[in-house]
Amino acid sequence: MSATGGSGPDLLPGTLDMLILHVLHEGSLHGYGIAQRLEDASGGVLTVPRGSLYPALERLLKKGWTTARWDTSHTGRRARFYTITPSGSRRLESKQADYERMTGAIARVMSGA
Amino acid sequence: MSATGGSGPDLLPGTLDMLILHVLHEGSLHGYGIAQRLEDASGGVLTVPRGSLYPALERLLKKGWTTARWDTSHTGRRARFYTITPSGSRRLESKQADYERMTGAIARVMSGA
DNA sequence: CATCCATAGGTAGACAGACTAGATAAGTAG
DNA sequence: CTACTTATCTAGTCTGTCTACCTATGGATG
Repeated sequence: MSATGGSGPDLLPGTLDMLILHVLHEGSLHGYGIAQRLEDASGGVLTVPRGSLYPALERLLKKGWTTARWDTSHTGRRARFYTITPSGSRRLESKQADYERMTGAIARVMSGA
Repeated sequence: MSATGGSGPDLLPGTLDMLILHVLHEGSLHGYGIAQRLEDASGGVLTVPRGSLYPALERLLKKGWTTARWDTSHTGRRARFYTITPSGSRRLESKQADYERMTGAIARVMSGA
C-alpha cells in the first residue's frame, strides 16, 4: 500500500511536526488528508503511519500550535480539521531554520569540507 | 563550551551513526576525537554530548560496523581507537543513501513542489 | 440488502535513540 | 599542589516513532 520499498524508517525522526505545520500553513486540513498530502508531495517517499500521525497531531494541539474543529461537510464523513495558529507559524519558522542549520552542517561534514 | 547557542537539539536524531561512520571512513580515531572532528567539520553547529557518543559507539561495535583497540601511544592517555569494518562501510553507504532520499523528499515538500 | 473497500480517527505498548548529570582517571600547565 | 583538558563510561529519563490493533461510516459492487 505504501509507496516505499518497505526498508528503513518512514520518516527522519524529529521532522514530522515541521512537515505537518508546513502542510497546515497552506490551509486547514484533517489528519488523514495531511498524511496523503505528505506522501503525494514527497513523491511517495514519505509515509506517515497512523500511529505516528495522531500522536503528533495531539502534540501540536497541546502546544497551542494548532486548533481543531470537527467538520462533516467537506468529506461526507466526520473529520477533524486542523488550523495552524500564529504561535504555530512562528514555531514552523524556527523549526525550519533549525532543520536547515542541521542539514547544512551535516552536508558540510559528509562532503568532507 | 559548546559552539551552539544552546537552544534546540544537538543533533538530528538518526544521523549520529552515519556521521561517526563517515569520520571513521577517513581514518581510525578515538571517541573524544570523533566528537571534536564533528564539531570542527560542522563549523561548531553539531555538538555531540558524551551521553550520546559512547552509547552510539557501543551500538556500532555490537553491530559489527566497527572494531576497537586500546592505544596509549597516540595521545599519551588511554584512548580507544575505532576502525570501520567492510560491513560498516556498506552500512555507511546505505545510511547515506537513505538520508539523501529522506532529505530530498522533505525538501520537495517544504518547497511546495 | 449484504459485503467490501476507502476514508477517517484513535489507542496501547514496545522500542530506539538522544539527553542530563553524574563518576572516574591521567596527563599538562600554572 | 591545583586546576584544566583530555578521555571513557553509566544510570536514568525523555521524546518520538512504530507495530498492531480497534471503531465507524459512506460509496460501490454483488
